[in-house]
Amino acid sequence: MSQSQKDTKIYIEIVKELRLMIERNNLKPGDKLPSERELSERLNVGRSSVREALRALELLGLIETRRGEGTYIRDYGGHQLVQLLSTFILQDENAKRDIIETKYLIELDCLWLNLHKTSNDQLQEFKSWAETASYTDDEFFLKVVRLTENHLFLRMWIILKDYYNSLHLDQMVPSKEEYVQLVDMLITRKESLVGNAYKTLRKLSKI
Amino acid sequence: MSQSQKDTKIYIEIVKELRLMIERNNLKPGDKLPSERELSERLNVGRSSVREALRALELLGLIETRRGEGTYIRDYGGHQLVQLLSTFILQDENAKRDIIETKYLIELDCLWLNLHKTSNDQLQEFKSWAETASYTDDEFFLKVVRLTENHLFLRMWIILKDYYNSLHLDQMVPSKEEYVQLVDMLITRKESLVGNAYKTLRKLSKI
DNA sequence: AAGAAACGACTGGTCTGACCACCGTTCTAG
DNA sequence: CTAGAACGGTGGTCAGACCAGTCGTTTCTT
Repeated sequence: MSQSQKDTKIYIEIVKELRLMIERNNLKPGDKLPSERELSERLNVGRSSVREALRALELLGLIETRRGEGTYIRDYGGHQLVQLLSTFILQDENAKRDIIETKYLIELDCLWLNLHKTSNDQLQEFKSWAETASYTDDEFFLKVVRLTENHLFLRMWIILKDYYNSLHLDQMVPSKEEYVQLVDMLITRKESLVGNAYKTLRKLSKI
Repeated sequence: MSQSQKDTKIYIEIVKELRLMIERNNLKPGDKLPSERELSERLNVGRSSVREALRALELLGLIETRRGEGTYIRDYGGHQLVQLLSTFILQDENAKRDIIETKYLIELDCLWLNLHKTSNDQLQEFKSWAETASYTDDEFFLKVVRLTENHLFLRMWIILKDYYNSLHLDQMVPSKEEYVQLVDMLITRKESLVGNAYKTLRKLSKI
């Protein structure tokens, strides 16, 4: 264990250590982590400290633990975390407003990115999907965000989406025409048109 | 402890129990939770299980722990949570581009929010500060983000800023005139002008 | 009597070792 | 050859020990 400052809790150090380990060994979702006992030995800490770190990461949804098998890296998605955080935190009205506001702006950002960076072919393909497939709002915008090829936005949006859904707002479901229209506007490459199409779809006046 | 299903981990049950406890007793940030030993006794579980639950909540930023004193409910801020999630998620090659791109867009979002929501008085005050005070780029935009009064953006931006700075990009330092100009454009309430002022300040062509 | 030092009770931090339940592999008895 | 027992590894949980801080009380000193 790296010279853990006296003022830093061991389990935090272990979390950092795990992160490094994942980075160094280039571990990906699905890969297995060393066992608790081995970690405890390699890092010269008690197994209970290792557990505290692992349990914390587990609650965050970053790892997954299977009794009798081991601990595995997980593809981060949000899961319980959001559930938990929302029940803990979302009482605050301001938090609610922030989430809605932020989600919308992030979606607009992603549309903007697509408008500038996504190829015509991809947009065309997206359009035919939007016209023919059946999808939810989340599925539609997941595609939008994915198209940006910006992982950060993807992660942020997924988390926001989960939060957002946990708010149980009853909202108008946009029509398929509106989705298609939005994609059409992307294809025109006109910022203002995309912005307007999004506002229409979200039934927003200003935002 | 409620009849913990065999398939549910104790520490998860404890987390739920704590949530209930907080709800029932209407505990607010700053309030103290029972000691680990007392919880362990009241819930009929081992102290280590209690610790696993508490450590997880601590990593989430929901509680705060002070040695020798006790465990307290915290004013939720995200902190380590977002920090940690980012460090786990950002270990990507494209992360660099994503960070830059995302930071800029978030900053634009915040400018946009200010342009629509911030009062003239506040903007005017901001302007005189921008004209007279001495500040770094981070300090300037921190004010911008703060003005939005959107905590989510604040958290995201702070994290992004830290990562951004760790990239050690050598960048042109904008002149004070450019900052003032940006604020001026906010005061005009014209989207396009703000956008252009930002692009100028960041020396961007398209994005 | 007032201030300082010592003490004790309590709280979190960490480690150790023990036992259980569960999984997968290997070895064995039929 | 195969069903099943045995074994070794892994997480899940607990109990108890000890350290290291905090705080309030007691006691000692001046």
